[in-house]
Amino acid sequence: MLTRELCQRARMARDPRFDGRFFILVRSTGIFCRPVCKVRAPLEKNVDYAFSAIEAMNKGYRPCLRCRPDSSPYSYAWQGVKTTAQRAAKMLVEAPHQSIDKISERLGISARYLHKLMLAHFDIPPKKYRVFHQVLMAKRLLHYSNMSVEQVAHGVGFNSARQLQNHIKSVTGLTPLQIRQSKRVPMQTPQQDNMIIVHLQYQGPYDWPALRDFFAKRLIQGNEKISEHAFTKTFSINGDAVEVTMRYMPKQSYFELDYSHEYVHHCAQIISMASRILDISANPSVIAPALELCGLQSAQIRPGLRIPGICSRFEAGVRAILGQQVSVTAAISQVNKLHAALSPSAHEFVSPHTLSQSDLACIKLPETRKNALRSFAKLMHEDPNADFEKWLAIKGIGPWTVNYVNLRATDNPDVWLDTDLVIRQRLKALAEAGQAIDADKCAPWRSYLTFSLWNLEL
DNA sequence: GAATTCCCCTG
DNA sequence: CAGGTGATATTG
Repeated sequence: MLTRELCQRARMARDPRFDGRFFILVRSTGIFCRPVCKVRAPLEKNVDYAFSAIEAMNKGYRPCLRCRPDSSPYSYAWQGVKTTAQRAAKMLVEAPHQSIDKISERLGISARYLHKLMLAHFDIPPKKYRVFHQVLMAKRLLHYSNMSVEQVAHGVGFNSARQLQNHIKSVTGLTPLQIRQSKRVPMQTPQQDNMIIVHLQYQGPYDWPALRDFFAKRLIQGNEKISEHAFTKTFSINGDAVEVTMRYMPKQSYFELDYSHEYVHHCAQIISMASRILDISANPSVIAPALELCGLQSAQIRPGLRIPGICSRFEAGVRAILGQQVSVTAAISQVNKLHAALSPSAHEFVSPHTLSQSDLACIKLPETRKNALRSFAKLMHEDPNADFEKWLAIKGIGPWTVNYVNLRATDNPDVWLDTDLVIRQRLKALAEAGQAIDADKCAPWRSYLTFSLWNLEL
């Protein structure tokens, strides 16, 4: 229960835990704010409290332009400047071939401000931040891939092997070859058939059978292949169709990735996409205790549980929309029909543009949902990185769909699908059996709680 | 670092 | 409502 006193203290402290739970109505100005708003705190005698933005607006207040209490909790606007800096950092790492000017343009801010933001939040200018990551990635590739030094240099976004030499030497004091010689895991496989091989190490245990079966049940024929120890998928990266195989190597505790050498320049993207699909960076030794803390019994926790990822938000959105209100089997059969009819090459997943133009005669679906699918594809075509607020503006895309995509296609480990029907049933059944679950206690790992509950057999 | 924008207070 | 203050985000 949020009492007035609690609200007052929360807003004075700008406590982020209360963000979204109530709003501050400032009577003297007719403006309403979030508890975290950075503006000078109004006097208590001038404020009222409301518990939703709708309520506030209905009372005649207009949203503050600083904290944007009207925007949805998913949007960048809601999350403020900190996420701009985080997005910038992410883009600098993931698009190493793109100029820094271009990055600031994509963020909608000036190059100068980007520089300032990076200094403020990471204490390092963008250029330096990027080079640092390029060196780390290069080091990793030297250790864990069979790429030549030349390939590594171009792969991480340097224009020449010489550049790699300079930067790597200034950071580590070693030359690329010295780094390669000190590699911990010997690479038995030399480059053959022009395939690049990269090892992705994970921290065990790893429940590969669960992941494999999950993917097998939702396979897109042609785009994906599954075998006992491997998952193969064709990624769409900047117009290229890159077939990547991820092979489970339990003895060595890594996945072995392979893909054609002609896509060296995509290696950062490929590694990041595969890492997401495999949820490679999950740390079970931290997650399992968190799950126990919130009330799960150890028998209900699968050791090595991972979130089966989807490497593109577009694909995740398509799967989610076609999955609304139908069974998994029905949903995937629709996805497959769509893929068979509209895929450009049988391997590559449909492009947003093609989908937005299609009459969708290939699938049986209510007209309203077809419209939703097309509008969504149009949005992804025009603005691939559109934030979730824009998704929600589409008729037919609601909080469930967005949350589901957030769970499977972003690296947010804290997506709690408390509105999901199955989750509610599970919670109810557990409660009746005398087992209470306090989801907040396993933050920031609530994605794993969501999956654990889905997996529960009752 | 100045200028601008924004919000809140007081009279 | 006007005028004044303090603070933040952003630009050039």
